[in-house]
Amino acid sequence: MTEKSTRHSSRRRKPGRPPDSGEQDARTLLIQAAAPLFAERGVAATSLRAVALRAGVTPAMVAYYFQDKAGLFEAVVRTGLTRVLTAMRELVDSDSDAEFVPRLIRTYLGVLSADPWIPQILIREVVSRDTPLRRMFQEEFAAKAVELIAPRIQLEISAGRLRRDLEPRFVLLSVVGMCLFPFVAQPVLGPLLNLHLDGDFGEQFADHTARLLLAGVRVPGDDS
Amino acid sequence: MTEKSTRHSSRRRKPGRPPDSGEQDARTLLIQAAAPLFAERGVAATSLRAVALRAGVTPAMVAYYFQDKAGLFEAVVRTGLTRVLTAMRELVDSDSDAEFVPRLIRTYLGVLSADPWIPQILIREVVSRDTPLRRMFQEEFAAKAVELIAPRIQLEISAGRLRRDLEPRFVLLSVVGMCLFPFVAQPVLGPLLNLHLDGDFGEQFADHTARLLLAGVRVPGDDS
DNA sequence: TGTACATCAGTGAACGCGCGTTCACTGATGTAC
DNA sequence: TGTACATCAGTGAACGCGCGTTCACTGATGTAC
Repeated sequence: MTEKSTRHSSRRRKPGRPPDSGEQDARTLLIQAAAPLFAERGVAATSLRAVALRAGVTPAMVAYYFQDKAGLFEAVVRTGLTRVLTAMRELVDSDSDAEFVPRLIRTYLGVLSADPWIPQILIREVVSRDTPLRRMFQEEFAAKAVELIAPRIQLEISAGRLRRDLEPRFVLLSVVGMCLFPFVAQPVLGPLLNLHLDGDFGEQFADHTARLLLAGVRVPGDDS
Repeated sequence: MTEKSTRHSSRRRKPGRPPDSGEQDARTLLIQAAAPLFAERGVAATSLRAVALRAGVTPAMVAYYFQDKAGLFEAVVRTGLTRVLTAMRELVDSDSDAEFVPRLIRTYLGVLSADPWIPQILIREVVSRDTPLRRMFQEEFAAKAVELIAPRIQLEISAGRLRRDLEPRFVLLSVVGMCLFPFVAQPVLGPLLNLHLDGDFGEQFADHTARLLLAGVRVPGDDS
């Protein structure tokens, strides 16, 4: 999972096992090539020929390493989910004096900004559809994420820092929605609102989200 | 646009122009059939044969009425956007003593709950992709919606009911994300969180969203 | 140390299926005289 | 009022393209003797 340069090799390879150069193997190249294509166009609209071309490899390699298109897609999703989960683990393992909720949002948006295809694929192809990947997502990601984060949130509540009159399930929906939506809306709203996902958008938007979530939009003191 | 019963007619029709029964025409039937299919499976993964079968009509009718698949999709999107915009217009035209922000969210979530395919298609196929539909969405929907709503929000700000220290573009992203996400996440998070989009979910979630947006999650008085 | 060979990583041509689209045709309806 | 005919709403078979997938094959590498 050390993904650095996507080699767009157009020079023809000779048949047969290639000499063992220091380059990445076809498996990794295919995942790197597929991720942004799946995110941009959707899985159904992305051909394996397009993926293979971008990876500088033969379409037959998809069957070789992943069995079929669904296998490649699953590998892409696993790669993304692993990154998010790793970041979450590092967050709860580290200790800091800063408030937990802003740190959580900052971490979450940090990983997603680094690989925008993660939220894009999650929303468009995993979360919205009732596929076999759904179980995988629930059991191997959602469950573990809740397991990691929930105790810390409980701690905040016990400490009297978070309101008790909110439905936790709804809050979860709201927060995740707030965090994921900008990545999906980027192509339309980006030009309209002059947004750029790269650079320090992640940090700025994380700060905004944390503040909005904690204090809301209403002027303090007005309780009508 | 009076869409009531999707006739799943499997009985064979005779060739030639059919007798003018009171039934809906193929154009309307195709839009009604395509909308939920496009929302569930995505446009690329939905075949015109599947749409035509569900509409009880021949695939050739797509070319007849919409020229091609893209034309049918555009008609579906226009149908959805028109519904949302109509509701928005009715909202700003009506007058009420209730606070504006909760009414706005309630109206918005109301239309979307009635036709969940609207937010699903918008997120997965319009907003996330850089297609010709993007311009249509921006010019014929987003621009008009902002034109309708922005003055009312300004009014709230001038009245001192909304905070001034928030970036409006970010707030827009957050609110729209909060409202749309539940519809997209329903297939995964629904069973997990025991959510049902129909029934009074719309109202309950609208109330939650309005409260969260206005006051945030932090216990009032804590300004650390 | 040399050598035979199984394995591994990959090629590239081909196949068949299903897709979007086309096209010649049909029969009920509306209309002009 | 009857009739001829253009139009309108639709059929269903067919076409060709591009897709996912398969398959026979290849040559470098690692390993056992």
